Order: sequence, then structure tokens, then C-alpha cells
Amino acid sequence: MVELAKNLLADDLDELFHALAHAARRDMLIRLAERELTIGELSAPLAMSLAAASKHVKILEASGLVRRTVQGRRHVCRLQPAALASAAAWLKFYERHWNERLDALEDLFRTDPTEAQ
Amino acid sequence: MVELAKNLLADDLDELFHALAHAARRDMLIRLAERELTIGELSAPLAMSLAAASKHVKILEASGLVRRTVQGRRHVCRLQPAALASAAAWLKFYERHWNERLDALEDLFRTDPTEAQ
DNA sequence: AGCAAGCTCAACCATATGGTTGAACTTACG
DNA sequence: CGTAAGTTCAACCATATGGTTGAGCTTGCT
Repeated sequence: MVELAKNLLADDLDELFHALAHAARRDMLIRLAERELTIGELSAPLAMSLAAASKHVKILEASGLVRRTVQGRRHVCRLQPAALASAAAWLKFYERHWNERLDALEDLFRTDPTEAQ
Repeated sequence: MVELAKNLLADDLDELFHALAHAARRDMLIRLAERELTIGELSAPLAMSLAAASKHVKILEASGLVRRTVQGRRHVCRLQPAALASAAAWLKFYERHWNERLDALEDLFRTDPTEAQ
């Protein structure tokens, strides 16, 4: 997991987190967790045009979170959990680090309150 | 944890993930895991002006990831791990969901390959 | 008092983002 | 064959983002 986190290029993480930083795209991801969906199905519940939704899908694709297969005139999208795992790995790695830091601070506070500030 | 993920407003998540979607800001967070740092210290290793770095810190603050305390003319920043936990919670919640989905697909594939595609 | 340090603020700029609309292309179907 | 369905593409627009520079404000030091 640490390896995973370290091997991620900054640009990849930029794209990943940016892909997650929009409610419409997160909504798509959540629904894609249930089943594969076409562009039209993905766009339907969203308050925007199909073209706009299509752009969001393209961003998800670029980030690696979603993959598309063209079936006739329909573009079927499915989740790519591996990419998501990369973002989770980054967070988990540093989250652990931060928690250790927190624990250390708490220890310090317990033993010698004057040094905690 | 589920509660945590559900209680997050979309706007908050937008801000959180957006804050994480820039290498300079992630670098700041990583270094803030070690110790508190001033704006100047945060900006020093980055290839940008102090003013630019200051803007990044402001974005981190707005997302809740960092908190600042003014000590004289120095602005000291420290990590706010709770906010980070929110992002992690969101990812973890859906990651689990996605993994279950993956497992289900694998099962399907094992028992009846024709239905898996 | 006077000056340097540490930041913020405002103005500005280029490019990215997120949306729209209308035209075009490919595929399915009667 | 003709037409509707499902998408993309291109042009356009407003606003956001990420950077710069220069001025200005506090605070600390001598």
C-alpha cells in the first residue's frame, strides 16, 4: 500500500482528486457502483445537458476512475476501482501518519501540559 | 463512519477534494504532518512566490484541513486531521461498496461466465 | 525612531473549468 | 431507405484557478 502511494505521480493524484471534487462526478461514481450505465443514463438525473454530463464522464475516464466500452450507439461506462484505491491509499498512508502525530501530541499533553502549546 | 460520510455536504466534499487536487497543497499537508509551520516555511521549498503559497494555505484553511494561529507577525499553520478523516471516510465508505461489487462480479464470473459480460 | 521581517491585499494576466447550444455522425429500427 | 436514438464535437460564454508584481500593514529588533 505504501508502494502504491509512493508510485503515484503528482499529476495522477491531481487528476484523481480533481475528478472527485465535483458533486455530479461523485454522484456518477456512486451510481456506477450499482451497475454499468450509459452516458444517457448517467446524465438523466443531473441538472445539466447531456453534453455537459459527457464532459464529466471524460474527466472520470482521464482520471482512470471509469472506463467506457462502445456498444453500438451506446457508450457503456463502468467503474474502475483500482484508481479509486490509489486515492484511498494516499489518504490512508498520510492519515495513519497524522493519527500517529495526534497520538504523540495527546501523549505529550497527558505527561506535560506545558509543552503541548 | 457511515454517518460521517452521509453528513458531509456536497460543497464540503467539493472543497476538500479540490484542496487535495494540487501537488503544492498536498506537499504542504505532508510537511505539516511533521510539525507546525509558518506561511514562510510552507512556501520556501515551493517554486512559487510567497503570495501564491499564501493563497494555497487559504484554500487549505477553507477546506478545514489546516488551521492558522497568528503569533505576532508569524502565521503558524497546523494540520486539522478531522477534515482529512472526512475525505477518507467518504472514500472508505464507497470503496467498501465497490469492493463488494467487485466480489459479486467475480462470483458471477466464477459460477456463470456467460452472464458476466 | 527606524528598519527589516512576515504576511496580506489588490490588480492584473493566462489558462482551465463548467456550462450552453446547434450541427454532425453512427447505429438501430420500421 | 428514412428517421429516431445516443453521443460527440465545436464554438461560445462566464467564472474560477493559479500565478505574478508592487504596495501596504504589523510586529520585532537594535
